[in-house]
Amino acid sequence: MKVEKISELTTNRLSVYLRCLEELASEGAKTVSSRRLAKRFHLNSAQIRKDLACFGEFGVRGVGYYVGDLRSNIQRILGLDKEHRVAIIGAGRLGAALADYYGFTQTNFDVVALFDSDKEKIGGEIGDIRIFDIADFAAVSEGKKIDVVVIAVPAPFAQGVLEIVSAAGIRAVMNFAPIPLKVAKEIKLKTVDLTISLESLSYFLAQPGTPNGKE
Amino acid sequence: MKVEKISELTTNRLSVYLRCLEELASEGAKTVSSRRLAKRFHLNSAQIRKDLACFGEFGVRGVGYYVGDLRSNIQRILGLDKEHRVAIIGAGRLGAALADYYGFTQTNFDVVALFDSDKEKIGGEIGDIRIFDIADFAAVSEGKKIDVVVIAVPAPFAQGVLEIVSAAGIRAVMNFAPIPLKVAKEIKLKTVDLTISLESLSYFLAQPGTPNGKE
DNA sequence: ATTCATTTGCGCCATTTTTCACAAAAACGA
DNA sequence: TCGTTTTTGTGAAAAATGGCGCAAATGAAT
Repeated sequence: MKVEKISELTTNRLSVYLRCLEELASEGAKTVSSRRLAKRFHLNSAQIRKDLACFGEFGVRGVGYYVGDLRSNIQRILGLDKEHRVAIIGAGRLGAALADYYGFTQTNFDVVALFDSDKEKIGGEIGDIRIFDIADFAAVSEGKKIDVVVIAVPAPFAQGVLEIVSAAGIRAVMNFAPIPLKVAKEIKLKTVDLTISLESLSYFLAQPGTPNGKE
Repeated sequence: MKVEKISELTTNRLSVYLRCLEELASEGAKTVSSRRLAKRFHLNSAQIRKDLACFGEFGVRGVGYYVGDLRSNIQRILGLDKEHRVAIIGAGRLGAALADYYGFTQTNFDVVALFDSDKEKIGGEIGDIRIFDIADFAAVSEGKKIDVVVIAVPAPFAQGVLEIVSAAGIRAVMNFAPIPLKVAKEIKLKTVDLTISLESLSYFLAQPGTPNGKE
């Protein structure tokens, strides 16, 4: 087991492994080998073993990994054994779509509040999630014990929102605004930039000779 | 100028450069150096020069890059000088949110059709975009000259949708279903997996000692 | 008990990506 | 014209990531 710093590529793959293990568990599988896991996606089995070895020796030689055991280990490593309380800033269509997005509702992420600056929206509800005034973020955040924030506001407002939430002590932020944000390094910012993804598709159409990158 | 194969990391950065150049152009800047561009994000200036050098010699030594010139070159490289016609499969909340997402409306991507399998929704409209029956995809796709498809359906249906659209000759697909899809290599598939991003935030909260990966 | 078939963990090498460092080119002032 | 400053383009070094191959551990079969 290595104690060096873990690459984000590794933790991203852990998420993928976890989903696969949940599927295997529901199929009733007791053990699984790295080779079989590797075939599910298009990965190398050594990669999987190396990723897992970063955190301990979970496997048994000659056998493979115990599905339930590995699953709960990865859950613990990823911090998914604890509930996360999510606030979404921006109660527009994107915010509304995210509020009942499968990924939030089916997992340990619980969307407990929406925020907006539009007086028309404040006080309303989407699904059964209340919309608060962004000006009250710090107080509501503390009361509702929010630990993850999703920014779903137009690009020009994103930096301001980020400053409000980081001032309130939030340390994990997912940003959908297609703009590079400046952030203190104690805060983990993950930007999902759909524009980049789209333009990458456009590049592929324009330059069909280029070999397909691995996803 | 190198003619080797271009990494996806490079093309992703081109998107970022392009946005920055558009901002600079609207500020009236005539030229920009790689060093100044690098400061805008947290990048190394050599990286920027090398990315650009993949496609030609756009800069002038001692001066930098001409903003307007570089901008139109990157647009052309990314295929953004031509309009793209997008179909969104899945007229749920996510599909609806994407239909009027800034990235689509403000750029050369035009959402021209939605598809669903729910008879209740088919025939309706979101914004002013018509919802068609997914069973008619091939015909509608040809008529409307669709070249990019966005999959916004629940995970269990995603593989089936992918097969329908690829059979209809679509070559660029963006997928929001959190599931690994199998696809022929002539097709460019870009999966945006929000679950992975969320879980990566959770990992950061659980393991605060880990240094912050660069976004 | 011994052999055989598996499969992990890991050292080591290959490939990819990033960064450094500097010669060559351009602009400008004296 | 010539030196000074700036900034590109790129070869080479460094860092990060991925993949190979094998010793060691395990379980099953004989």
